[in-house]
Amino acid sequence: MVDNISKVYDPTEVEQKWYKIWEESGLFKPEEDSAKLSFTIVIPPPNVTGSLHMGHALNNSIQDLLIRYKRMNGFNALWIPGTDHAGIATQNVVERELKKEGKTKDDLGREKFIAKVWEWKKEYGGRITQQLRRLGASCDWSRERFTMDEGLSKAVRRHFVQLYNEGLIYRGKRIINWCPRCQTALSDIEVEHENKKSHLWHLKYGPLIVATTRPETMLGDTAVAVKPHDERYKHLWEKTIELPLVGRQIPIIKDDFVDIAFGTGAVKVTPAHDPNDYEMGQRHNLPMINVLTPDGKITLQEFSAEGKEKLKELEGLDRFKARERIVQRLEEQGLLVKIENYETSIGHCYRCKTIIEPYLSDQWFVRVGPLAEKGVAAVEEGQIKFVPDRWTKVYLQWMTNLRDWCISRQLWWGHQIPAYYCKSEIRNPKSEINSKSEIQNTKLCEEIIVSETKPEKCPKCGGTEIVQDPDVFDTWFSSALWPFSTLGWPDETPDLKTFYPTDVLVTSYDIISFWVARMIMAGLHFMKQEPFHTVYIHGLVKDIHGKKMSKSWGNVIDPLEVINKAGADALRFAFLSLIAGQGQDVKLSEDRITEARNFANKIWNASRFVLMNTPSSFLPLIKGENVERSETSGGETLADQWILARLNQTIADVSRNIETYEFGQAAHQLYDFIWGDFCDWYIEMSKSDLYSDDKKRKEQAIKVLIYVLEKTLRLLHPFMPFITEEIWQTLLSTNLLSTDDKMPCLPARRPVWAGRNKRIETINDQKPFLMKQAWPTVEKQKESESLAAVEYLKALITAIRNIKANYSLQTKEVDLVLCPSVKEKAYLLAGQGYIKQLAKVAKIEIVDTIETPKQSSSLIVGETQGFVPLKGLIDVEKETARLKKEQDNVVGSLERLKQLLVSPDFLAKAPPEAVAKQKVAQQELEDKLKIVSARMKELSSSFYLFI
RNA sequence: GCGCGCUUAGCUCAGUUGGUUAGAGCACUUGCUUGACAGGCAAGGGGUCAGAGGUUCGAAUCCUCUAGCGCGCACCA
Repeated sequence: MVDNISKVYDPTEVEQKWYKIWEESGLFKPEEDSAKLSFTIVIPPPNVTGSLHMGHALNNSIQDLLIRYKRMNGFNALWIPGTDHAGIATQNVVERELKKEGKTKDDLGREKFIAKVWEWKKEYGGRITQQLRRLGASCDWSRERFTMDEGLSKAVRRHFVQLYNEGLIYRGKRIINWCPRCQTALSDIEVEHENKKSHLWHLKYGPLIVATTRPETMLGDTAVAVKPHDERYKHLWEKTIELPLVGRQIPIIKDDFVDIAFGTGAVKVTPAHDPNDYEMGQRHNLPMINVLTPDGKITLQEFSAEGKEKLKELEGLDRFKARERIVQRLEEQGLLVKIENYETSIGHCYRCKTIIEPYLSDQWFVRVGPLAEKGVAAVEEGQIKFVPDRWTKVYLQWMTNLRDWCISRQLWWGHQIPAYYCKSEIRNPKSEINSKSEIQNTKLCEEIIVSETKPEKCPKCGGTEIVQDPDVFDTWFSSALWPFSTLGWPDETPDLKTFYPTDVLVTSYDIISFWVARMIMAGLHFMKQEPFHTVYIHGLVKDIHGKKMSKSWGNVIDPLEVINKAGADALRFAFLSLIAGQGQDVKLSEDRITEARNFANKIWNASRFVLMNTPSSFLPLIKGENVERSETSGGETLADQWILARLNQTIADVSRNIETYEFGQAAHQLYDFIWGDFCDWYIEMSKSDLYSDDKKRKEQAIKVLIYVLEKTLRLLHPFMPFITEEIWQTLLSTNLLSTDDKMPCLPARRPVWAGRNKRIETINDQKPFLMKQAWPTVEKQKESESLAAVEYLKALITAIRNIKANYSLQTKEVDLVLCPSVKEKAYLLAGQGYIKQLAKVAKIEIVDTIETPKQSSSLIVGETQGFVPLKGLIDVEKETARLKKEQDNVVGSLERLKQLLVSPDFLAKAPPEAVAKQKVAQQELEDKLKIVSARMKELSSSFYLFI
């Protein structure tokens, strides 16, 4: 008998204890050379700079659920963890650190700065992986990867070089998204557009008026465009006008881009500072004049001396200051016609929220078209499925509208681009032809060499003055390789053979385009095989009102705090039971976590009940793997049969729902089974056996309790790994479990672990763990009438309790007279003990004909009429009200049914089963109505008032 | 502008292919120191399923429209 278990479950020590044992016992590692099917997940690598937030907690709870489920189902399961170097984010963090010391990265220089980042990474980068351990994530840490590892760097270089050789990468001068704060280019999707109130300034440009949202860029205007057939401007076609303030002559061009109806129908064209203008510039061969520095200030370096002089007060002004000043100057000159309120979409840097500047610069691009085609096909043909399905459309929409991907970043932290420029001097070939020329006889070779390793000499000129491109890759350019670079690619490793393609990718919808799409493209291109067959998309974690969690709102819940207070199991279960919806955002609240914590406590106490009621002499009854129903059969009570049948259903339901990614459903089914069936009913029912003197019945009850508990722990393990392992090990160590031949049993009472800081001395696969046990299978379904019988008994018990509550008799014993149907009589004979016990009934009289006892309260359950004699207590008004309510209900339903059943349409068109069903229902209701009416009649007579 | 999602009890959400009287948790009311659990037990109250129209014998469920909320995508200066 175990009686020293705490009444309240305390997760803190338990969780850390088991995680340590699992990890040290190597349980997270897949088997080597396994004949089993593999099941692989790669973690969406969190940023090294990050610490665990609720989004990670949700994401990893789901992955761990899947991986533990598959592991228990006999798969060779591998979950690869790792972190992402997160170029901009990490560089920002370290720069901020430097700033505290009053330094900038330029003070250090590239090499020292990078060393500093590595240092920082070593010190803080492991934080999030420690936190994932607290969550219970069963990933194989021996295979942990970092996107800047040598192996992964090699993969990135291969990625780039191969694409370049295939003509899918090019370098060019384009308008890109430039963040003046981060001072780097960004890809299109790294720009967040936001509608903002602004103005449309109408400016007088000589004889016409242009409308613009960006007056400050006018310094770089090189044309004004009008619609080709816009007659309003016919007189200006082919003319030039003078650019205000600057004095430059610029042409009027005709371009289809212009919308006649918008503004004045005349657009100022600034090819160096606007993507549309850039394209117009290309079409019309316009000069491009850059008027901004990389940090967003006005520069006049491309202006003539005269221009510089004229505009010198603007030089070095911030772009927004410059806007004010330029508008002011135009106004002074009477060139500001009007200012119109206007809402416009403005791009912001996704990292630092600074307003993006369209900027002209040399960058590397991936020609994504051919890659995207494959990615579209793989999804359209069903090799890759999105769950829920609606994300398919989002993915396809994005994939079919792709522009080339700018992959170079002007950062120091990241994979430096393996492109090299030859800076050797060579003879200028032109000078040989025009030997008279005075121009220099030599120039720089400028050959571009793309190579995984630094070339020793230039293949073109043989020179050795070779410098590497200073830029680094977009972080996502390396993340795209994650499903195979983590397995060793480009080397052909055994892991790559065994575990690629991976199976499921679990992530949130906000990075479908950043990451998922690119992994698909890279996987298909390099591995010739899709990187995963299923993409499970979950929502974002929001607060209870659906608001984003953010520090400034003050509504952030810290997962670590929750884990410390309520346990990782509670947090996990809260999430997993919340995601019933189809990829909707998850609204997390303290209440929800408390609920899950209470659930853990409930399980704890149910287990405690089992342990406390098991005599210490009790020998192993359950063999871990091969438990047959026969183990418990022979002498099963009705309740036993019922809970075993319900367990069977639960095994089927939970398994099915996990397989179909309905995790919330699965969680709810477990919750309802454990709390609603096992605790509320079965445990209570078993008490009459447990407390009886009949040794056999006692033993039988314990067997079933342990059996059901043990199976339930397995089912619950992927959801709540810690508490289930703890209880399971307790069962094992108290000798209540034995395992089958493959799982040698530990000697009784031997402590499973040796102490908090002591390494456990036996680390081997032989030691049984719940996390390595087999997932329960559905036993061949016996047609069990116990389900109907117990449902009936439960309803009866509830009805009796209801009467008792009505008369405040809950604590008192009452008598009961029942008149059941034949079938129900059998149920009653089998279950009357439960009624006595659970409804506190002293005496039950089962009669064949109705004879209403005087002064009694009545009930109707199924076809059974029942009476609780309440001599001297009956309150006629109360009784009448009770019956009236019942009558109203019955009459209401009956009316509806009657109407339905006289409808010729229904009778003719509805399937016969449906009609039959309704007819039965009608009969039942009519019977019930008769009974209720009879009772009411009795009540209204003075029958009850006399003895 | 295009696309997607949501709208069910006071709150947060379930409700699988249409089929009796629409469910759960929290909150609420009432009663319980019942030998696992007060982080508990028992009994209750509470909803014209956003609105309108349609399909159907039958609609919370399928279709159309409307409204409100949220989110993506989009180079109209």
